[in-house]
Amino acid sequence: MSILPRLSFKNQAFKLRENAILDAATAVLSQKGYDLMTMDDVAGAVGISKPSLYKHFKSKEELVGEALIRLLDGALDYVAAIDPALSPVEKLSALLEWALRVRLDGGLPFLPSTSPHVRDMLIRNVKYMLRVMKLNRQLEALVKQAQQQGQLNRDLPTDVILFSYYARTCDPAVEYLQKYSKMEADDIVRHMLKVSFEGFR
Amino acid sequence: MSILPRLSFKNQAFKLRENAILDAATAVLSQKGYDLMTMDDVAGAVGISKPSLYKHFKSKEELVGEALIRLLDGALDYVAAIDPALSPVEKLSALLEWALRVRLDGGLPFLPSTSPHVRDMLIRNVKYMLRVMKLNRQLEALVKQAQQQGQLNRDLPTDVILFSYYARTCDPAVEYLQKYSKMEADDIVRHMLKVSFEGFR
DNA sequence: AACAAAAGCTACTGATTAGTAGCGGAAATT
DNA sequence: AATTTCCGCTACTAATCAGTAGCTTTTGTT
Repeated sequence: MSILPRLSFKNQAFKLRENAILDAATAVLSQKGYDLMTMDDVAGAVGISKPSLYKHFKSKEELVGEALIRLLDGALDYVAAIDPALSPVEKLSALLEWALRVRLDGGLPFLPSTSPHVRDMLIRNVKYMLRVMKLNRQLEALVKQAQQQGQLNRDLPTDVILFSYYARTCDPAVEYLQKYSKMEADDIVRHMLKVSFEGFR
Repeated sequence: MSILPRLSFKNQAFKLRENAILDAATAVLSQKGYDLMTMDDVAGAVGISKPSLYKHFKSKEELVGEALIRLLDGALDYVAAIDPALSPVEKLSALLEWALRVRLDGGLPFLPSTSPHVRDMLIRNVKYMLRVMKLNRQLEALVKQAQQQGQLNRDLPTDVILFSYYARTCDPAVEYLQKYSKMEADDIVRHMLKVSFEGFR
């Protein structure tokens, strides 16, 4: 009874800083990408030194893995909290909107398909893959339901829709609209959703 | 009259090898990305040594720049050769199909929006930017024409369509369909075009 | 107040890789 | 055949960065 509070207090501070590190890593990652992100960058952004960083995460790969796991957990939480009364398409639309807003808010794209190095690293990460598979299962089910109901194109293979859906969460058009067209976040989201579901026509 | 043939012969061989280097760089780039591509990789793929590489290109940045310039020239040539009788949308569709096929064939995505480092490097590359701007001008005109004719959605800002169009040329869904769904190139292209223009519905 | 523990930092190591110096050998010239 | 030129290569340098050793300071205990 006398030791527990101390430990939990320390642990609390520890967890707090861990979150700050993940926030910083997320910010640096989204700005510079994996290869150009240095551990000094992250440490600097948090205001601690590199060895302190390694007290929390034993490697760069682990740090990035945890940041992406946190992101996926956010997505899974979001999906779990969606109004079950919504139709499959509405659910898919809501999640895509969430993902786009996370990105516009300085977060990360879902699918770091960019570098093969990163992809390989993540495939080896069981904790990450578990979540990817869970999310994928749920989204695949939604797409299939929507296709059965005729709300999504039945002529397209489910995979095509599903992979394209993932791709929209990391669509570079978002950055280009933000950077070159100086468009408001809300407008970007609205237009990206429209283009995703309805196409260019 | 006695010196010219010798020089031109040498130059010919030089140009030939230059192309082989660009081919190798393109292959390595599309496989590993900019940051993980080493000059030794490229030299090894061509079958020459690194210093020989530097006889042709004075830096990694220049090499990659030239590879991407060659790609853009291919796109510009393709656009110039499109049947002028086609409608704007048909032209856009044809170019997107060409770009997707280039990628499926081991080529590069158009828009290396991946790494901010690469993007910055290219923005500083006048020769590259000239081509980007030329291509952009032509494609913007096509999109606007198509919108005026009601063949593309008039409610969407031209930028949204244009940037989304660029994004489709480097859509990661292509690799995922190839890798995980083991889909034929022709089918991938067909479906990607469908999704791009018509959306998921 | 003296001491113990641990948290954080500076300053390092080792590995990687862009870019280069300078040598050795082939080809062209005399 | 002797000589020069130039091409390509091996072997290096310098810089960057992940990861660590070990010291210093701070915090908590007796």
